[in-house]
Amino acid sequence: MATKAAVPQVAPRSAMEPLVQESTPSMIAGRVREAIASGLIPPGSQLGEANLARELGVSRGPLREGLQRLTAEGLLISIRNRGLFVIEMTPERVQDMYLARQAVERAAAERIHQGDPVAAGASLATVIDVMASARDQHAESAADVSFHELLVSLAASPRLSRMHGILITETRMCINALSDLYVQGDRVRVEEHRAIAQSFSDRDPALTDRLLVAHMSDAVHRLTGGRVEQG
Amino acid sequence: MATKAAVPQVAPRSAMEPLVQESTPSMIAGRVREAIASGLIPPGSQLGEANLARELGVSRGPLREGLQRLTAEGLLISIRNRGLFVIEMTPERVQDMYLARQAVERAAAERIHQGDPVAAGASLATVIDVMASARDQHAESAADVSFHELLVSLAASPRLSRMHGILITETRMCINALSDLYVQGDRVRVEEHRAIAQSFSDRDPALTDRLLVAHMSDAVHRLTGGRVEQG
DNA sequence: GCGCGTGCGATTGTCGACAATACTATTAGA
DNA sequence: TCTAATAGTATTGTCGACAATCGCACGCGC
Repeated sequence: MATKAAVPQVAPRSAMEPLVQESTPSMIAGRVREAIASGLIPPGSQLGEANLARELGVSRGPLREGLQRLTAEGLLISIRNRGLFVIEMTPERVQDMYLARQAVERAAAERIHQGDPVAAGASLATVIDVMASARDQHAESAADVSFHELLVSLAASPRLSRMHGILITETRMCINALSDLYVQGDRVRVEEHRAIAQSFSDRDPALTDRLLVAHMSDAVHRLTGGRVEQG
Repeated sequence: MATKAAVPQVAPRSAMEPLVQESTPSMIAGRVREAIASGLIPPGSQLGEANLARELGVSRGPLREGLQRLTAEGLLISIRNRGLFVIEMTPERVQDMYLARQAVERAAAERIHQGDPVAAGASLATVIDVMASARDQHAESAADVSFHELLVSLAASPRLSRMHGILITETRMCINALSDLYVQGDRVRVEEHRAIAQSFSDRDPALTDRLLVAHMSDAVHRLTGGRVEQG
């Protein structure tokens, strides 16, 4: 009978797709990473294993595995028989972090220019619109982060994306911890990003590079209050 | 008796200093990482937890924690309920790896030029002498790796060094796996490195940058056999 | 002969308990 | 009163065992 053929044998694609359950340590790492990035767990604080395990509803085994991952990312430091601590953001660390971000994002930008910079510029412009319409500083910072994440992802390089993700986590933590210093009174930040996006649309690699360097330099000076001179 | 006073109460400084024992998962990660980099554990192979734990004389708990660290580095991939596998080096991966290495090393080189490039050039020249006097290909590759590790460490950037260390591990693994393709008949490789070191001594940042890009491009073409065109 | 369901073996995932270490508060002595 | 040794407590480090899941081979039915 033809009636049976009318009954779908499988559920719609959208309902079946996301059944790829990631490992528990990975989920734990994601949760704790987010808690650190958002400032819920402040820098310098110790992570008690028993507390966290109870809070997340898992045993200490998987928890420790997830935390080891964050240690490998440099987000936590391990002191033997003492425990794990969230790193603190000194001016030197901020400077180094932005040096690394600059390395990654400049490489990503160069690669984008080798591909389809016009399409990339259009994508980035969308994020900038979100940034421009942000009502509070929190939303603006979120859009800022999104811009740079999209920038690197457009380079389609797994390694650059992975390295950048780690750095972005540190950046977010830093912004939350030093939010007083990150105040950007007017809309200068939006215009800086718009210029970067435009340089992609204009197919001007050298300009993109210069703008990125200046943008990073600005951020460092803003966050460190100019207390660190280059070594 | 005065003889007792002659006995030193404390050991010499050099013997007491390095008592900072690193955590067990960290040591495990180092061992396994080295085994993978040296080719002792070939790409694509599965890491049986029970075997490894017995081999290293530890329990599965710390072992799994150490392996999570390597997973975070991207050296292992985890498939739930299946186990951990060493990544395989496809041409795309090699290309991406060198893209990331290029990003890190170019940034390190730029930073060196902002500091003391002449001293850096001298340090690098020392490594090149070792490379030039290498008898077999293995020693030459080791010196090659040392050159690039020193290059990045001279930038004195913790994050660049950490990211580069991960990439160098992959590079070593790749060279061991594809050693047939990495044959460098004559002494071209030595001269390439010598030119890079010289560009530091000559305080020529632009030349360093160009040489590094060319050097990386050469390596990619050598390892992939020119099978991958840029995307 | 071919496809499918089922049982088996092996490996991973998780948990609780024990041991070791470091920090803290208390108390005795100078 | 201050120093120093000590007992106590809390936390981390490690281990062994149990449960869950997956791949594979055997056997049955069509």
